[in-house]
Amino acid sequence: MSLVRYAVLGLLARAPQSGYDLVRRSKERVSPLWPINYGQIYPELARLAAEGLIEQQAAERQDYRPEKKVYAVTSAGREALQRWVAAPTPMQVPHDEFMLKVHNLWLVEPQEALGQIRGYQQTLRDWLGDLERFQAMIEQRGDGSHTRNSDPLFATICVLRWGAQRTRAQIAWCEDVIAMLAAEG
Amino acid sequence: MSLVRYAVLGLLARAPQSGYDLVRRSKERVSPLWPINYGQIYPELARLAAEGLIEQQAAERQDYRPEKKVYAVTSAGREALQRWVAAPTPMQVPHDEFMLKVHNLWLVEPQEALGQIRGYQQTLRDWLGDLERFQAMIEQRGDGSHTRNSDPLFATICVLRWGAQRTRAQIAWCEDVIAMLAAEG
DNA sequence: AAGTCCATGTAACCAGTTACATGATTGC
DNA sequence: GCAATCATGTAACTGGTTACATGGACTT
Repeated sequence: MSLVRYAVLGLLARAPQSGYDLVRRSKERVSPLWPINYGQIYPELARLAAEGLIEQQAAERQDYRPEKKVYAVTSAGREALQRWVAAPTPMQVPHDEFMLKVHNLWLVEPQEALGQIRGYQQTLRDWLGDLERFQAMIEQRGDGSHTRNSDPLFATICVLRWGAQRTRAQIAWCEDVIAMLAAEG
Repeated sequence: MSLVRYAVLGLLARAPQSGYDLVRRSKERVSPLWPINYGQIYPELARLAAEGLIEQQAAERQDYRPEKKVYAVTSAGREALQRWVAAPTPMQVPHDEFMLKVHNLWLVEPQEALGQIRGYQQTLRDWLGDLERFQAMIEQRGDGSHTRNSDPLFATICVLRWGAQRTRAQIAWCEDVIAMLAAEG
C-alpha cells in the first residue's frame, strides 16, 4: 500500500488546496519530504474523496482556465491520518546510490575514490547550507512558540533538524573516509 | 535507468555466483544495501550477459535440480562498474516513512507522539546493536589490514560505519524530540 | 504429511515517472 | 513568435514486488 495518500492527507491537513498546489508544494520545499507527481495526484484525490477522507471545498473558476478544485480533509480523514501517525513504524534501510558506490570503492584507485568522496562531501555541505538557512527562516517565523506540539511548525522544524543532523553526520563520515584514504594514497 | 545492474555487478566482482545466491546475499546481510528480487535478477543477468559485462562461468548440475549457473564479471563489466563508481553522484533525499509521520506529529496528542518516537528509538537501538556486532565480527576477520583501499573488506566496513553513524545520529535526534515533548506533556 | 530449501524462470500486478492534451495569459 | 505558468486529466512506459510453476531431497 502506497504512502502518497498520507503525504496528501498531511498537506491538506495543514491547508486546503488543489492537486496542482500539492504537487508543487511537495517538490518545492528545501526538504522534499515526499514528492508527488501529476500522474498520481488526480487519481489519488478521486480515491480519497470516494472514501470520504477528503472533500472538495470550492471550485474557483477563472473562466479561461480549467476550474481549480480545492480539497480539504474531513474529520474521518483527519482520524485516519492520526491513527497512521500513532501506529508503530517498521524500520527500513533506505536505498542510497552513494552507499552502493562506496560498497564498490575498493575497485578504483585511491585517487579516484578520494575524488568521489570529496565531491559528494561538497554536495552535502551545499545542501546543509540550504537546510540551515531555511531552518533559521522558519524558526524566526515561529517566534519561540515552535516548541508547541500542536503547531505544524513544530513538526516542520523536527523534520528539518533531522535532515541537518543526518547531513552533518554524513559530512563527518566523509571526513573520516578521506583521512583513511589519504593515509594510503 | 535502474541501479540493480550495479548491485549485481558489484556482488559478482567480489565473488562469482548464481542468480539465486545474489538474491539471498543482497537480502541476508545485516545491512541490506540493495535488495534484489527473483523477479528482476534473471532478466537482468541475461541483459548483462548480452552486453558482455558478465559471463557464465560454469553450470554445476546436481541432476535432480535445475542447473546452477555461475556468473562472473568480464573485464568490460569491471570497467563499466569502475566508471560508474568514479562518476559524480547527485544527492537525493531518501523517502522515509518515519519522517513523513513526524511531519504530521502536530496532529496527535503529546502522549501518542511520545509513544511513536520512543518506539522507533527502541527499534533503532536494536538495529544499531546488530550493526555493531556485525562490524566487530568483520573487523576482526580483517586483522587490521582493513585499512587497505583495494580490499573489499575496506568498502564493507565503510558502509557499515555509515549505517552505524546514521543510526546513532537518529537515536540522538529522538532523544532531543522526546525532551521537547516531555517538557510539555 | 507438511513444509522448507535449492534453483531456474515467467506472468501478473502495482506504483512511480514522463509525456501528452487542452487553452488563455503573461513575460521575454 | 516562443516559452512558461496555471490547472485539470489520461495514457504510455518503466521498474519493483509477488505469485506461480517445476521437482527431488531434507527437516519437523
